[in-house]
Amino acid sequence: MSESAGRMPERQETLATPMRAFVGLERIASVAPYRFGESIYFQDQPADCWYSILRGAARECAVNEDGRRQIVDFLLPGDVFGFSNGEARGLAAEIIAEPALVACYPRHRAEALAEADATIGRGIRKLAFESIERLQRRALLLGCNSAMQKVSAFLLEMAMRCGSISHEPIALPMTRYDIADYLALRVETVSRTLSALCRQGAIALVGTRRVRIIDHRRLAAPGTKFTRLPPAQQQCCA
Amino acid sequence: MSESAGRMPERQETLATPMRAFVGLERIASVAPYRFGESIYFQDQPADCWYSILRGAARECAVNEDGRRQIVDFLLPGDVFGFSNGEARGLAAEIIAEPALVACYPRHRAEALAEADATIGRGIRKLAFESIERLQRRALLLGCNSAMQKVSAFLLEMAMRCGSISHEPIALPMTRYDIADYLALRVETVSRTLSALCRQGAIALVGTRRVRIIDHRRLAAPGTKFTRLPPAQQQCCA
DNA sequence: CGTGGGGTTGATATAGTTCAAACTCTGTGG
DNA sequence: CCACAGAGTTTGAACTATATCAACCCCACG
Repeated sequence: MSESAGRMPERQETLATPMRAFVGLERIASVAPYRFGESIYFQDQPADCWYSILRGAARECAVNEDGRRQIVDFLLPGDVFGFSNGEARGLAAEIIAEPALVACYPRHRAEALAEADATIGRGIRKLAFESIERLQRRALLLGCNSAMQKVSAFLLEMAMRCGSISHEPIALPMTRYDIADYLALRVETVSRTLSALCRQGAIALVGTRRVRIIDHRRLAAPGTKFTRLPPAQQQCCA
Repeated sequence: MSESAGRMPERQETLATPMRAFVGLERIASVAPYRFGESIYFQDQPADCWYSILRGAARECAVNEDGRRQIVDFLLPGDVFGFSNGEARGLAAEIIAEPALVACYPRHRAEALAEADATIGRGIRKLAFESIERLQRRALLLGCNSAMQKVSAFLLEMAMRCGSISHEPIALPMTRYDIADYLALRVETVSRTLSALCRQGAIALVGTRRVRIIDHRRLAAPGTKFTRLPPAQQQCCA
């Protein structure tokens, strides 16, 4: 890995605030450190626990028969995940940025608490609804038809979720491969599109894993085109 | 519309079982009939209620700045939806098959009930988790890279959700345009792909709005190719 | 009988995949 | 210390699946 092998850039280093990380369930949480590449749970494993990322980042993904990996969600500090009715999960969760700290909430105990304490119950519903909204946004993102729109929407989403201050560069804890699997594109396309955005002056790449968003408008604009070869009039990014 | 303008084919005519339709919340539900094309709620409207489809079908969709419509979810009898934390929804819900019957659960009263009655609280969590799983399956579906895979996965999902008996034709309550917007494809591509599946003998079209799945395996196979023009050796469907 | 929405099919253009190569950075081992 | 390997990233050239544009059919409905 070209940039600090899976180590989380500083902007992400903040621990999730206790409030976001499951009010009232602290007492049944078991917190564990994870290393880069470790799995929090596996595909087709029983869904006994809910989880939340306290530090680091993870991906929720599936590998289908033809070996292609699909990433359904990136999980950042504060995100709660692993909700399921079924006995087995269809997805695996893996750490992509260390040092990572993950809280685990045994499902039956959590459900019992939710039923005993109305506040906790409400909190859990709220978190589940957050998952739903994140997944809906993701569906909208995947529904974009051009690579340009997908990558732009992805950058804006990451900026929003990282709570970045307007012109601070946002940290991407994932590789280009991860982004490609998330957007249902090829690595090459992701790379080319980022380069194009850079040439157009919409973003600036700080190293490979940080992006400074320069022109929010242009990113949000639907008509943004690829423009494979602009006759080199705008200066490229550093 | 070529086939009975938005009228739901019979297989869908069953009312959602009371159990699936929100145990215990019947007393605060207001049930209303809807007609084809009517909106249950609008994009950017406050999210005061949860809903469930009792009869008919609906789509949850967004229209973005460039006028393109994206369908995030198809809603069939028994599906509960409209969950949100935010004040405003990002999505609209519209009836696509009549006669439709929709139950509406005022959010604050429903939340109060959930907090007062543990069983109801658990029921709501379960429904929210169902939403999550449906959206995750959808993300996986959209992550497919070929039109063939998308359409195949869509048909299998519809078959599953309609609870169809193996060789009974499944009813598609939506138009080709809806399917296209759901899969992030063009109508023409959806149509061509269905025709191709038909030529290959994987499915049979019964009219335009019913599909009999003949070869489950072939649909599920990842390697399925488009084969634009097989030299007309297999007989086409009726 | 004409109109319009939905559906299918064909021809062409193009965005994105695929294959290939080179570069950077990190870590490892002589 | 240098050589080397490997993962991640970028760029180029060719190919191909899908979008796009256009024509047509079918049926329901006024």
